[in-house]
Amino acid sequence: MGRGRVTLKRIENKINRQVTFSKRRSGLLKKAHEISVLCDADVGLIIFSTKGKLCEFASDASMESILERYERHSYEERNNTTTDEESIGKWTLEHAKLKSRIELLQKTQSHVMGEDLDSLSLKELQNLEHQMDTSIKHIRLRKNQLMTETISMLQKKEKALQNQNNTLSKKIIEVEKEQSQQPPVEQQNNDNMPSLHFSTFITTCEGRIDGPEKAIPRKGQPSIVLPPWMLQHINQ
Amino acid sequence: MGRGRVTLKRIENKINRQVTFSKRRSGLLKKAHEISVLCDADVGLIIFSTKGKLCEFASDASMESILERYERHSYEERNNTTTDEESIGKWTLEHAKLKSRIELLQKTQSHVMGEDLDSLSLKELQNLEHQMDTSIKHIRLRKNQLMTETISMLQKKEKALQNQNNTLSKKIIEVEKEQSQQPPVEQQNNDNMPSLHFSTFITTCEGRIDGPEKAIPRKGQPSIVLPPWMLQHINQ
DNA sequence: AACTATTGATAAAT
DNA sequence: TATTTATCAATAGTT
Repeated sequence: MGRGRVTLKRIENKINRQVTFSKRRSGLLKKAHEISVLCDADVGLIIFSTKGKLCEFASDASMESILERYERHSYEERNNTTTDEESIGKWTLEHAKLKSRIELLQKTQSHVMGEDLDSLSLKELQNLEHQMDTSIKHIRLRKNQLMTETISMLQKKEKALQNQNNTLSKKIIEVEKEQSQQPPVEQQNNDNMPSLHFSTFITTCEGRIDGPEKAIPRKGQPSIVLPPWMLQHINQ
Repeated sequence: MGRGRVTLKRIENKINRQVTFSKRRSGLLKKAHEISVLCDADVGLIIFSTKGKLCEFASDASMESILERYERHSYEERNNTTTDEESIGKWTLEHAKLKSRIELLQKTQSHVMGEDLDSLSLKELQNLEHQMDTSIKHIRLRKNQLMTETISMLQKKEKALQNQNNTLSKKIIEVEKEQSQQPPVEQQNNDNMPSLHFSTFITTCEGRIDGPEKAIPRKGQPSIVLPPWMLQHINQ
């Protein structure tokens, strides 16, 4: 279905494979759902992408109950077909396969970490170098992208903070004016620098030097001065 | 698909439902197989008909391994305290560990290949970049070392060849002198260039133009002219 | 992600 | 069930 016939073979192009996987996965899930509804069947579908991402579907009955039912069925069949020794043999084989796979992966990884290079030929070294060059280009590309994004995000935050500080400063000046027209109540502050630090300073020092206890900011105020996303940023 | 739109509702007609189930089941199995092959995905599909008949599909990895993997994803760790299956449980655990290890190694490897980078933070990307830089330095160091060694080895070989050719040329001249003092026996050659190619030329042409059969070099001579390591070099 | 030309799946009929 | 046929659905390639 689509333009051109499909050959049943692994799609080598990574992007195409990813896209096709996404499309077909949703198609498969839909069909699984349809048959379960139309035909009143219990269906369990488990899909792992190449990357190991899990995707599942289970009809009304939960996946757990379907798997349980499956175990029951296959257990009965297994008693008739495979003996215990055979299953043990299968497991041992599977185990050995996994171990050799790990060994291979580790060897490759050590090469990629610049270790254990003496076992490689000149040709292999050149290929490795080329691969590493390509990889590092990708990595730098992604890093730069991420940094650029981070910078523009920070700049936005900065602007927002500036505006907020300006607003706060103006507010304070207004409050001061009102207070100077009424009988003075030992509160005064001429600061109007539009920065986060000064804003904080104003907050903590608004009670003058009456005592260190009073210099502690109250819980209510900062939650207005510092919006959630800002706190999140600081914690990063 | 088919004549008329399908409403997503249980088919009440029993026969129709049975027929549709049969058709859709095969379609679903086919699609499950296709996505597993095309997209290199691990797929497990379990279908119970209304009557309770079981039908299953599993990609290359057995259904067992897929379900095991599924369990691992669903419940990070479960209490394997069942008494009867303790030995099996140990194996299952070991198996799961190996699989997790493989998964981790594969993920790391994909990062090192410059793929799947979107899941990494800026910090992780920077670390990766640094690691790659270090690795590639090691790789280049080793490559250069190997190249230097190869060059000096080749230079030694070249020198040895030169000496050998010179010796051979002198020998030939001596032989020619001896022959010119004795009654000529239809053998003559004035070439004395100390190169491999000319040495070979001498060998093949020593019988003059008496006939193409005689121009074929004998097996004995070249084994002296070309020592084993030299043949090895040429074959590379 | 959205579009569209094609192939593929399948409902109904046989 | 299998086959056929008329339709609708899925999707491969493209933008």
